[in-house]
Amino acid sequence: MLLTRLADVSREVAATAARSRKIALLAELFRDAEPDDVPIVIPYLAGRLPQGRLGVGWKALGQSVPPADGPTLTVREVDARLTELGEVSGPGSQAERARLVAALMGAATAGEQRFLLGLITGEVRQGALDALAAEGLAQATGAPPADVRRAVMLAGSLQAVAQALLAQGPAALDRFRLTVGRPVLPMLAHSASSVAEAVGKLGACAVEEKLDGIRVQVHRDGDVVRVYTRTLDDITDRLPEVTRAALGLAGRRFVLDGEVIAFDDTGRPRSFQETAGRVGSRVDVATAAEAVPVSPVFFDALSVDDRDLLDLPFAERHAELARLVPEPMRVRRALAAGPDDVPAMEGFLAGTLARGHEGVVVKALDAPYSAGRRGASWLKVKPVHTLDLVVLAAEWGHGRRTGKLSNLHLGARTADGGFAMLGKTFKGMTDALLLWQTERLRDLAVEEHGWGVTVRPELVVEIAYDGLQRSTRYPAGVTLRFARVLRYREDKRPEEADTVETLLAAHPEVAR
DNA sequence: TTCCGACAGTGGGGTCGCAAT
DNA sequence: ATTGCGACCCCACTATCGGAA
Repeated sequence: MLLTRLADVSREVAATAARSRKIALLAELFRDAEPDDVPIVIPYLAGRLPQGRLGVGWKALGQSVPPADGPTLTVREVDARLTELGEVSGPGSQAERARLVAALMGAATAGEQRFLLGLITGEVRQGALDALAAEGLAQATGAPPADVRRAVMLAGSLQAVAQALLAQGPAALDRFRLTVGRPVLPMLAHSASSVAEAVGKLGACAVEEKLDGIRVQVHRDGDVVRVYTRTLDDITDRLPEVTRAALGLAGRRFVLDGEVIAFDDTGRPRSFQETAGRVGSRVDVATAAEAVPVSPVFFDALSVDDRDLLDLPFAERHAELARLVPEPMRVRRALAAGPDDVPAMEGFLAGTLARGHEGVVVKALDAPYSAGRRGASWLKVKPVHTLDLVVLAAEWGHGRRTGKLSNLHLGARTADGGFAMLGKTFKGMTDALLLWQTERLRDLAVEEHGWGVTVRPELVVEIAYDGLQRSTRYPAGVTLRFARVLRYREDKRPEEADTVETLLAAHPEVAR
């Protein structure tokens, strides 16, 4: 199959808003793909590369190359060239990669170049990714969409399911079962603004400590343990403590879901930055493990002794977990029967925060494990802080925000009467607000840059954030975590904005 | 008819490790 | 030694479509 066909379909998919039409377009193309094209065409039209990481980004794609006159590239040839590209390493590799990219781009037409650029940078912007590709695959093969989705969750990848489905038909889906040693997409949580709201929605539920660490899925098959991240990367070698812990448990075959986190000598959780740095260290693991030991803490069991627990209610899965995993290696929890228990659950949340954790996750006791979905049966509740900050600058947006000032630079007042930048945010704005702030900030602009404008520090904006963290990038030595806009405060003057001093006083554990 | 779940898009900060300067 | 970049951890929020209620 020619690449130009994919580029055309991708453009057509991008041009339609109707999901049903996007799915139909994808299905039509999948049907036309030759068997050898399938493992490439499917991920390409899901907006991804089958190679995953390539080591090539915006910079390597930098200079534009004159496009070819006519389409000659086949999908398989492109894939072969990109595989070669991904395998280049060692000194001089950057120049070599740039040369290979230029050669590939030179063989592509203008339309193909745009498509390739989107694929490599992960910004296809066609309004269809894995989920719609899975729907298209179902339509192309006549398999029930729900069965395809489930197979994708269990396989952890669309490609494997696509290949089996297109080669053997819908019957192949039965082969995708929960298997020890093969990771499944983890269940995710929605947000709720309070414990009362969460308990009100879910009824009988468990309220569990939310640890600020790295999500892990731990598989043990006899003496073999494997540890996977949320995106199913294998990080076993970086976490010897987790392997030891899993081997110390009574069961010999199981799949557990949990979090890995570093505690200090007093048993309080270390900052997310410290845990993430440890888990990210892969060269000298022994030294890193000595400096920052981590502990696994589990909250769910997906499989025990070859019994697939995914469809069981959470209450039953947790009973299995409790049989297998002793108390300190399980997440702390409290049970609520209904709204009458809200005060007790609020007390549990307060205790959790006092112990230094992020918040709680409220989980319906009767819900199955919805692998890969942000099921409504898990609701996280975290305290939200707010600040009144001053807009110092704004950056031009991309994609659907092109032409609008989008990303705000936020400043707090300093002792000398100036402002210290604390970070940026682009979150929380409606389209109307985006339009308004673009006008307003243009009026306040004192300098135009390629990336945006700096403005007179006059506009006060109320910002919500999850916490403060240390920073080497910003002048106050701290930055906001997950900052988002709540509303503009035109009733406030910049002299009334919050100061760095009060911010630090509100987070003594970070300011220390 | 209205409501709401699922998706895609738009980016944020940090850390590690590699290659280039 | 330092800097720039890519990959991958954590993530919030809005707009939209289309099925459920």
